[in-house]
Amino acid sequence: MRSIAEDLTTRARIRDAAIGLFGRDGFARATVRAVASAAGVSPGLVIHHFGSKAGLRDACDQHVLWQTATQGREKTDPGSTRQLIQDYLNHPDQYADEITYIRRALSDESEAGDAFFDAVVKQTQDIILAGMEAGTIRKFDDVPSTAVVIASNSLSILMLGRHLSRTLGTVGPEPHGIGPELLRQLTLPALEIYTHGFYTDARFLDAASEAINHNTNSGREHAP
Amino acid sequence: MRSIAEDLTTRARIRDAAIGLFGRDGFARATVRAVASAAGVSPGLVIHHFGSKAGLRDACDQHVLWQTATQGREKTDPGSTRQLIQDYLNHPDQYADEITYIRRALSDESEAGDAFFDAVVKQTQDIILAGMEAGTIRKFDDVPSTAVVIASNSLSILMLGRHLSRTLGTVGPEPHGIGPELLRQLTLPALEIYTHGFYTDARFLDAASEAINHNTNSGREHAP
DNA sequence: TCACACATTAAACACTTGTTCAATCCGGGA
DNA sequence: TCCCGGATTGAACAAGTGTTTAATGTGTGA
Repeated sequence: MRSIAEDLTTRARIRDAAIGLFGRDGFARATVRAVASAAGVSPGLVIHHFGSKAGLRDACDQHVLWQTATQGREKTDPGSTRQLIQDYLNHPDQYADEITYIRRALSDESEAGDAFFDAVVKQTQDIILAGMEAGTIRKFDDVPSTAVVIASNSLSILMLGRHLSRTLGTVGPEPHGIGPELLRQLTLPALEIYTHGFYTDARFLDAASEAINHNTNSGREHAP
Repeated sequence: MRSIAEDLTTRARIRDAAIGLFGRDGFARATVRAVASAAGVSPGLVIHHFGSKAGLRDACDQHVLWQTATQGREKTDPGSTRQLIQDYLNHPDQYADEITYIRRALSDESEAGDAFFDAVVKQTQDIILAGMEAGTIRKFDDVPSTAVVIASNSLSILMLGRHLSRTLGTVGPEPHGIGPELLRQLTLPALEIYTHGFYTDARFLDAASEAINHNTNSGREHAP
């Protein structure tokens, strides 16, 4: 957890302002002048400290993505990704900029975003393997693909958070963004599916399994 | 299904070129000159036909998003969204531009993207209600939230497709992008979870249910 | 006190952007 | 045939972009 940070070095102030603007407006729309203005400095100083706008982006990637990606990997205890996301989403005011920045990095083509996604998938796979051994998670044939599915489902809350809070119409203090209210509303339905399943029987699964493993490549009975 | 389209009107050629460039590079990065060059016309003609770059974007939204969103709503038969996505993802060469455009519209703040997401959620909700009545889908207390969760999970394949194909390393003819190979690899794990669940028992569900319905707002036992 | 290195700025530069405008091209009615 | 309206273009414009540069402040060690 980072400190409230008032006496930051100028370089750090510029970086934090850039994280906020890059996440909110995207790398192309956010201008160097806007970053400088948000940090209370001149545009030239931004270039002086980071070499170029791309260098500034690299510094932001380093600060937000690589740090969290590797910090997650240090904790060998499975479930650290879960707690990382929990930490993020339970303190929306503190981490809002980081959340939106990660979303942008996962959307745009970004090497750091790729590393972050890979880290999340790896953590998920470790969780699944440990859970399968402990007996809390069902045994899956294709663990890597299952981990990708689970990670993708988890990250979808982050990617589509704006739409989720919009359609569900959370009545919390913050109308937009991903917050605790939204999570509380989605946790039970998600766990319901993860616990008892979505379908009542294996009809769709058997049909898809037979369609895929045997003949044509047109998997017509795909899940919604 | 659209025709192969060689004898298109110039306006349509510009629009299609813009759909491709807006989807691939984003609205801000894609320039009017690049669109004009891709369509084989001059930059001035783009403005002449669409008034402005924003007008061009509106025309693209109209063509890709509103059309599919409303076209989905016309078919009362539940499952049309599924078939729409299936149609899209089974003809990647034909619909690749539309797919990336929809992804961009869902990421960026776009009124048309909002409408598309709402349409998908509504379709999903109709599917769930029909399935609950037919007995093929389990009965859920909070159907709207469940529909949002299912729709979000489905769209995550679209949002994170680049990462999915990258980490799973599909060996198909197209190394990148969302294609039939990727879908085939993800269908069975997803249906496995949707059929038999992810956890072995209701431990996490009960814990989360008690934590949310009773006391503190810190849902510590959240799914991954 | 004095340099010296660094932080910082205002102004300018080169370039790209979206858009405008006058000038052409061209096909189809009178 | 002539003419006219729309399609189309090349050149230009004004604004905004990232970056450079010379100058100025500013604190620190000798």
